[in-house]
Amino acid sequence: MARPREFDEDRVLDAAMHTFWRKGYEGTSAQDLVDATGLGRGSLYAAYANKHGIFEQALRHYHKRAQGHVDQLRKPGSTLERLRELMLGIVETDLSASEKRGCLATNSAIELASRDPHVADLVRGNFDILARGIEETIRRGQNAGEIRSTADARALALFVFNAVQGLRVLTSTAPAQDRDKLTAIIDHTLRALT
Amino acid sequence: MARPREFDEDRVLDAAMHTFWRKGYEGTSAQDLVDATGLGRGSLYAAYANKHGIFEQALRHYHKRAQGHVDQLRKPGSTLERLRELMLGIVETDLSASEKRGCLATNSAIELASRDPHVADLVRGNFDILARGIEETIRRGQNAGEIRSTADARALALFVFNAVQGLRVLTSTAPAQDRDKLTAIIDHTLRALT
DNA sequence: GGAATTATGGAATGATCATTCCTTAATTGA
DNA sequence: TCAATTAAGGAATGATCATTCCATAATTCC
Repeated sequence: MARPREFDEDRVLDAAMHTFWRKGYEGTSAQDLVDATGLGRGSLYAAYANKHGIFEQALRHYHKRAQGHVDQLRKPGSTLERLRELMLGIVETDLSASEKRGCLATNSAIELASRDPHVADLVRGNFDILARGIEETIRRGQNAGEIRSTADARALALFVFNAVQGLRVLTSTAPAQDRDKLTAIIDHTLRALT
Repeated sequence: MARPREFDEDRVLDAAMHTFWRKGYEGTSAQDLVDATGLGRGSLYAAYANKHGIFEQALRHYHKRAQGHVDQLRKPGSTLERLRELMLGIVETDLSASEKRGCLATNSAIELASRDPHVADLVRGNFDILARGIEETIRRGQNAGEIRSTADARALALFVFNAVQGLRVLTSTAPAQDRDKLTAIIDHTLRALT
């Protein structure tokens, strides 16, 4: 046992995550990661083996964000209102951001998952966090009589989650003035739950 | 006026399109394009200025595919059945393909549109082709009494189109055995139209 | 047929890529 | 305090990147 690690792993992964998020996997160079994390090349490679390794850890780090959305869904009150907040928040964040980054998991699904089974697993793991949170909320809504019980909660949750992923694609090309069209999509999605 | 172009532009763009489709924009090198098209570097750059120019033309070339989906929607019979066919076809193609490429427009939206307004315009153009086709189909369904007329056809079309984009994201990570879950999403989407 | 023009394709270029190596510094156990 | 070990970070490496250049061949107009 010798020298302990000097850098704060959480901060390094956060910096790497934001870089991949902004520029994509292929669009991020080792130099970008050195600049963003402040670590030297050698340290980065000693800690994570290679670029792919850094990306994997950054994507795992991103999982914490999905949990944030789930926490928001768990707040008390109308479940339909919670789901609406979730979707509106995503649209609003993506549309108003000066730099549209969308969702790192969605981006990774499109850019890498089809060619990289390991990344596909990680992305699925991320998707599951939110999908389960939505399912839990829908179940709560069914018990409260807000959401119809004539359909399986899990199936309805996937339906809503699918709409969320669609919104992530649409917001990446939509100009800010399309906000109304996107909220109309949200309304139609929620209406299908009642 | 001197020597006319020797290569068949349609064939060159088709080859370039498939390359970008399979490997993404950043993942495609000039060498890849030379190999795929059979043209020399000089010819490629003389004809399209640079990699970005080749990509733009390849993406325009891709528009013809969207038109194919619209033609399929126009076939006679139940409009709900036509929409169902469209969505099932997308899921089936993506799930069974040995190499999941999804949709070039969707992929470009995620990889490039956020940083490249010109690509964003092109992608929006592609999206519009299918979205309008869906709208036309929904209008037809409303006239036939198959689809509820209590909602705007354009809004319903965007709702369906959004679900289609969601499916493209989900299929990129879903294993083939998830087919049932995806068809359930399709059913819930179509149910919302009645 | 001869000048002018342009497509062609491969060689050349310089930048940037991911990754490795090596020297230096810091920490630990003895 | 002295090996032993390992983090650190920048220099070095060789491959690959997008792009340009150039010599050659093909075509057209006069």
